[in-house]
Amino acid sequence: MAVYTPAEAVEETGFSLDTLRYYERIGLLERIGRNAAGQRRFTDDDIGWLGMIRCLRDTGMPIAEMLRFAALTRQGDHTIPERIELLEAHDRAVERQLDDLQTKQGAIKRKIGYYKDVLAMDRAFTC
Amino acid sequence: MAVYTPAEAVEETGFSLDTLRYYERIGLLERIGRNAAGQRRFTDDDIGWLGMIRCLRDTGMPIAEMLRFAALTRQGDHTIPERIELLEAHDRAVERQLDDLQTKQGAIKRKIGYYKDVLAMDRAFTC
DNA sequence: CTGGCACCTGGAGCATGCTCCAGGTCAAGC
DNA sequence: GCTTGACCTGGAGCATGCTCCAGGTGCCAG
Repeated sequence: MAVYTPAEAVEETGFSLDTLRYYERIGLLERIGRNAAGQRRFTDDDIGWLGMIRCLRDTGMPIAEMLRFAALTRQGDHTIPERIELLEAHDRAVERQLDDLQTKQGAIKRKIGYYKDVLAMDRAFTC
Repeated sequence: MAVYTPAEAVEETGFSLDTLRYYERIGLLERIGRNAAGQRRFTDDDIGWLGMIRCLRDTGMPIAEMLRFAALTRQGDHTIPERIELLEAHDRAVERQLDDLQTKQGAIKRKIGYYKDVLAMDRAFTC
């Protein structure tokens, strides 16, 4: 099992060191192990958990809900049904997000098309 | 051409009245017309522009960039090429957002699948 | 031995995007 | 005439999610 220095964890996860410390402070990460000098040493498990956090964060889950997920995870396997529920609810939210984004992207593309038409008209009249 | 009271504009656009006033304050909306009593009266054009704003906002465009778009729009038709550029750049950003969201949704679905497998294993051993 | 660098902690500060409030105006219904 | 309700303004406050800072420790290269 590999261990990662703070700099390596930053590299692996894409979170800034300040963000990692912040996540630990608020309890989104369990207290990270330390070496003799008190410096953090991240494990593969930590890095894996941070991967999950990144997924949830980047799909728009608020920190408060990630904290709930973290709490469930710490409470052991009997919370797996609740975790499934939480993730399925989030998955549905992501689905709505995708639909909404696509609809609105369509509108933006139409607007671009409209502007291009205006330009084409312009050329038709001035040439 | 219809006019809309503040309450009707809220209804039409889905923005709160405070948000509409805020958008006007920062110049995202041009100064909205007033009646004799100084109350706002929104036009169809205002409502249309707010629809555009909602599209851009909900697809993640920061206010600073919407302000740039608003400024271009106010400067007249000769800025249409720039507006196309801005919207096309944004469209590409939305595309990346969609891709990223889909990838991460996949990871979440796999995690849900994993949890369900754990539950199934559990049942297999305890029954 | 001495920098210099990566790291530590607790706490303050900040960027974004609203949201709320106090104090006031106007018009309409009872 | 009086209340009620929608609206006004300028300005303060807030929720989220980091980000930065001061002051200090420990380790390694030269």
